[in-house]
Amino acid sequence: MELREPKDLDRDLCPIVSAISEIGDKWILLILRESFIGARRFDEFQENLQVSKSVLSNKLNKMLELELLQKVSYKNPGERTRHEYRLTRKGKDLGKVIISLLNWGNTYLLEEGKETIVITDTAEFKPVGLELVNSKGDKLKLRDTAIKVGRLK
Amino acid sequence: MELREPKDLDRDLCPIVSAISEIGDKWILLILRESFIGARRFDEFQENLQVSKSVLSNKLNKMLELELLQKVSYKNPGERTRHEYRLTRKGKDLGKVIISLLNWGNTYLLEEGKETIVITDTAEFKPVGLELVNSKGDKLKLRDTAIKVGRLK
DNA sequence: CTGTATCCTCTTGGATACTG
DNA sequence: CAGTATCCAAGAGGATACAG
Repeated sequence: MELREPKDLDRDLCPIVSAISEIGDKWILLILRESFIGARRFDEFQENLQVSKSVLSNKLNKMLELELLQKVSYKNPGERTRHEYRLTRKGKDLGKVIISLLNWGNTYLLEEGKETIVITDTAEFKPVGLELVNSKGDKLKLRDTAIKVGRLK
Repeated sequence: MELREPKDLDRDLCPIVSAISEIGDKWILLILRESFIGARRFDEFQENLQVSKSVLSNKLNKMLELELLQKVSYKNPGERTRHEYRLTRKGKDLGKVIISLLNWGNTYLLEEGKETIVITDTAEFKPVGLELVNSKGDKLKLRDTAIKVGRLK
């Protein structure tokens, strides 16, 4: 892989821009949060997010298009067939984005002594963090990183 | 620290919401990206982002208020005094958010064979990743995590 | 319950002109 | 160069009504 300095990067083609244009939207981020917490039905999202139905409808459809969510049909005995919105692999892989946002919010935006959401491990239920690792899996600090431009694979 | 299930979380007070309301904005995220790449002056941001001056002015002021950026005066010999926008600690700590967005974008949104931004280590200049770690520093998988509600410290 | 369509308002962003 | 002020157009979001 060949790398160079980002002086003359074509910024419109940067994947951060693409990522932001897909999920850099308040409602989409909030729907993702609800999905990670476990919401799956239209009215669950609406109830939890206090959003109008038209906006919710638009955003859910957009997220289906982007393949962040998929619509899955299911049927409970005695009920009619329903469908629910589940995270796709692409959507689940936003977990680290959500966690990084959450951890930053807990550090800088949380009022002292207030309750908050925490992501924990399932062994001891203590908060988990995110660490930078190099290609060998060793941890490193942000200051030991560089921004480059290149072609992956 | 006492933790419970997130069933009855007051979602308006969730730090993900606070985080999103501070930085869940296309322009703010893009200004952050430029700052991480190294931009500091008004016209650098404007040139690189192709944004109107009025919007840029508004967003920069908002970011000063939020203390994501700080305005620093400096003077080169023979020039008049200038000032530049630098990331604060709070702003720099968004590094992991930006990197998680970038890595996700490189995985799911990048066209094959196309150039992109990559964050590398400074030793071998190979791409870095983000790993979940528990309180002891051991790595773990997303599926070995849980979402809880509680009071930190 | 799970949506879509319509209307109406408020906000966002671009263009332009102006200032130190 | 480094912004601010003003005006205008387009889009986002809420409320409401309607449909399968």
